[in-house]
Amino acid sequence: MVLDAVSGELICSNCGFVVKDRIEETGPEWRSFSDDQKADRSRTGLPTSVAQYDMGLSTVIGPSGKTVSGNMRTTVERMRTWDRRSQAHSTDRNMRRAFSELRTFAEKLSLSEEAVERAAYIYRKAMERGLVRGRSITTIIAASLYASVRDLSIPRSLKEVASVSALKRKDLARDYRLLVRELDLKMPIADPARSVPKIASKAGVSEKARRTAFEILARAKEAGISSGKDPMGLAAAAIYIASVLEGEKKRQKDIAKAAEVTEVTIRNRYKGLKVALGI
DNA sequence: TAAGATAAGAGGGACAT
DNA sequence: ATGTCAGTCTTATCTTA
Repeated sequence: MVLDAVSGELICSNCGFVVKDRIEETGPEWRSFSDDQKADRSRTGLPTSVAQYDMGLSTVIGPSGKTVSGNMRTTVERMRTWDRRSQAHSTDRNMRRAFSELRTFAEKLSLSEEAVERAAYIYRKAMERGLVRGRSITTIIAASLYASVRDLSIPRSLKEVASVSALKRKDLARDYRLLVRELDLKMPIADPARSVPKIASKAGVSEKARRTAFEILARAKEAGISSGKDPMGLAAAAIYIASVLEGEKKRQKDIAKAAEVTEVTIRNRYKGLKVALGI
């Protein structure tokens, strides 16, 4: 039994059985922040509200006019100082806000510190390349997070990331591709087998059937019908077939729901697998 | 009721113009 | 850059066992 700190799943090291999916909290060792970040966090507090964020940035306070005098003067002076500072540190502010969002999203997806750090790294790169300019922080940070999980082969779908970040799948996908293209990210191809434990445990499929599903996917790979297909759909179909083969038939509907694909997709993959593997 | 079939529409990659 | 093409996935609806 091993805790996969990366994907946030408690997994049997032998069979891949997911004992508990989406573990919320297991102690400080894999969900603790470094001292630096702790400091950052406590200083930042709750996620910066949109209303608060732009104060002092969107409006530049000009040189003091003649109309300002008396004790108003010191106030204006102070405001101007703040103004300058916040501009000088606008990158910091941007980062802080971005990372604050990142934490929120990662938390909702039960992602490990490693995934968060990878995402933060990618986001920094994106900033350096000026990819954030003209786009929202949210969309780039979410895309960075998705890129991070893809890079680490953690089974989280575009759909899931889009949902926790309140983005449309389409927009997230576009910015993810932007990152991959502009930053020359080398992503491992998504392996359907990675998604099997997750789907299987959600759908309540036995260990035996999971292993069968793994075999089906391995053979599908051999047969070369895996490329270009949605890995989730492929994994879902394999699990469906496995459940039938093992005599514990689940409904396509339930597996579709667990994998977040449609029944039709399962049927299409299922059809292909059937002919390719002679089942 | 579950599963198969069919059709229309969206979004993106490959490739040509 | 822009357009076309083939392939995938989604939603919706109808049919079949």
